[in-house]
Amino acid sequence: MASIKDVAAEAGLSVATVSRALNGHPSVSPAARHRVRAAVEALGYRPNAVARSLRTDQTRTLGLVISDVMNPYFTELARSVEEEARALGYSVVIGNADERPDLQDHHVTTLLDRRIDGLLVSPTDGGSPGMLDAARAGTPMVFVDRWIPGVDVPVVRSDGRAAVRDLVAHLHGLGHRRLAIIAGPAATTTGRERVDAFREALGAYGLSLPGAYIGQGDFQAESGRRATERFLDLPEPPDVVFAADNLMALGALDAVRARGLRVPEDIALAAFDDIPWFVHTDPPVTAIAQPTRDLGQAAVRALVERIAGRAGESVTLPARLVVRRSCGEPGGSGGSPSSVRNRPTESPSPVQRSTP
Amino acid sequence: MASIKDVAAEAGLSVATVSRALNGHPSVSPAARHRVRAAVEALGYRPNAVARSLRTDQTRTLGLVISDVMNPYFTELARSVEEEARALGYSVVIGNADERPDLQDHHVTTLLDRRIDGLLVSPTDGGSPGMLDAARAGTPMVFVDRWIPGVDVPVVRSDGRAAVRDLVAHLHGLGHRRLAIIAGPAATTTGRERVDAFREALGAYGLSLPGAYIGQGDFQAESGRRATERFLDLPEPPDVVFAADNLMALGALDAVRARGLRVPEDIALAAFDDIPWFVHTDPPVTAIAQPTRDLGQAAVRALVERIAGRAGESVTLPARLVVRRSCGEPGGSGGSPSSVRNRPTESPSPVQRSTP
DNA sequence: CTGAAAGCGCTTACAG
DNA sequence: CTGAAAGCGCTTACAG
Repeated sequence: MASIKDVAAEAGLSVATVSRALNGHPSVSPAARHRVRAAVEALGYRPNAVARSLRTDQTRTLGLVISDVMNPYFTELARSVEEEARALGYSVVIGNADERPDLQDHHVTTLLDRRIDGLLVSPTDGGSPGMLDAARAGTPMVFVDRWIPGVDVPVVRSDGRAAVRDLVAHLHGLGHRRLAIIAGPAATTTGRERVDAFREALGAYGLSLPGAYIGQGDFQAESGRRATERFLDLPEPPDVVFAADNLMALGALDAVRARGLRVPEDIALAAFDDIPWFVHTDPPVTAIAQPTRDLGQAAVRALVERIAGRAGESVTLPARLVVRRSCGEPGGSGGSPSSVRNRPTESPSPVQRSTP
Repeated sequence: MASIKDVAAEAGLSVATVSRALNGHPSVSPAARHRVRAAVEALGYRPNAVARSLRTDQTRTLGLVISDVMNPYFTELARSVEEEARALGYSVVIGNADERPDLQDHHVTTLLDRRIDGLLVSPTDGGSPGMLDAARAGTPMVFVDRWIPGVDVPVVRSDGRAAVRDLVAHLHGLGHRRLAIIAGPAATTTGRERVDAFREALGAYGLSLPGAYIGQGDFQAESGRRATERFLDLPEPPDVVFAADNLMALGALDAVRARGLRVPEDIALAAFDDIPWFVHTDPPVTAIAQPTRDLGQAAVRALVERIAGRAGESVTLPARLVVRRSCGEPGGSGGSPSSVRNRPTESPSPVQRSTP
């Protein structure tokens, strides 16, 4: 591959001048600029970003470590992160933790070794060694979706409390009283918060959340299946299962179908994180939708602020309830397609911004 | 950040010896090795991969440019590619083309500038300039899923011909005679091949594929919706719509539902690329499943071979038909859940391997 | 077994 | 406006 030296030779200039011409430095004569352009063209020269990074101490690359690429929510998040980063002149390298702290640490370490300029993380756990080291090492960092309490890093996430209250109101209105949840790992913030929000919302209706109605999942489909089977084996199974993410909802659907039961007649289902397929499942699934693209965008902006040495703003955006048919319908079970409510329920909570 | 110089100073050794100790070079005394370890520990030193790459001229990084991350097929492919790459000591950087040739070229260029060791591509088009330059420039390269004819690069893909024949036999057996397809872009191999295979299979039953029954899609949901609307507006709408990928099938489902029609009673639906949600859609969707993980694995292996200067084997694996209820059931329309056939149809085609 | 030195491909004060 | 030179953090023949 041609190097800057070759270009300099071809253009009859020094590498310094070539470098300046390439980087749009003002003090280069039009003639030199022109010869450089010609030489670059002739040689098909492309600057070596590795060498440049070593010299300038910046890679123009952001790292994104997400919990699970196969989860459509994170896929969409990754897409919006890449989009915003590209708009700001950055590349992004994605590391998929697959909900495994060891894999997460592997990616964080690899990314740091490659000297990314900043790191976006949705932590799989409460703070693995590699994770905490990174935060302490002073690498610009932002948490997205999930975060680690006590670490001084901006957090960009969505608050599902109001939407969960709306959901419980909806369920209560349909006559459901025995409500169960499939939780995510207690080591994650979203794993805990969604249970807390659910319990709190139940409390407002004088309902409790017994231990038997809390299934322990790991945000992946298989755990949703297992938790649902356990619910169905209970002497008094729940009326509703609320899965704390879409993959566990998929597992729940598998389990219900395997027993030959029907949703919502035999058991109702709702999920956190909305995805396009929920419109077409049998039945369409009532879900809580996050403003995923906005989150990705805000996270990148906060990170780029940090990289520039500024504060970097924490952002909390509201989630909203999307009612479909998986919890039953106002007029009783079954119901006609015409009674489908597919418009998002307006959430009263305003956009919240705060700096920790 | 501590550099190798700091480690050398701390250990009272030269940077050369530190480097050798770090890289497991045999000619380093146990004492030196020990002091290096201690110094590394004390300083929290991590080698700078950027500097190492510049010196060794290898990044231990693979580039993967895929057509669309939001397509679950490609997400799964990306996941298996990363997994296999990691097992072989490589990182992978993913570029999402979003089915746009310009974005694809952007990512190819960026990746090449960062001096990745090899490139895996599922081309969005018939060969954009950047793409062809890369192939000519001698960067080790492998095509996966889609490929560009006439370019001397190994291809790892799956052959859906036999599965499409099985699908048409299934449809014909159910009494369907007016079969339509939503094709992918003609500029892609999979866009063309799936139409060809479909037409060929229809021919075996004396059926033709009229132009009006070929919808032009772009592998994304919106195009599936539009194509389906056009089919439904035809004086003689088709009995079946075969979507050439899962996202266009989602769009087709949207269009059918928007008209208040039902699958399969009013119109049947089948799709290329199977995904977990197809089990739970209303109705479950009959689909052609690719051995996605095997493809990702084979692609990485071929690429690593190329990087090592060896040939790198092209691989073609068979796809298989998975029959569900979206095309109707043997005993007539409607049908009971007990007649669901969800086992994969065995495909007669053996694993094929060839080197172009 | 160890170290001094060159060099990977760039950028950027410094001097002219 | 231009060029010679230093240096980013490594690795690796070369000499001892």
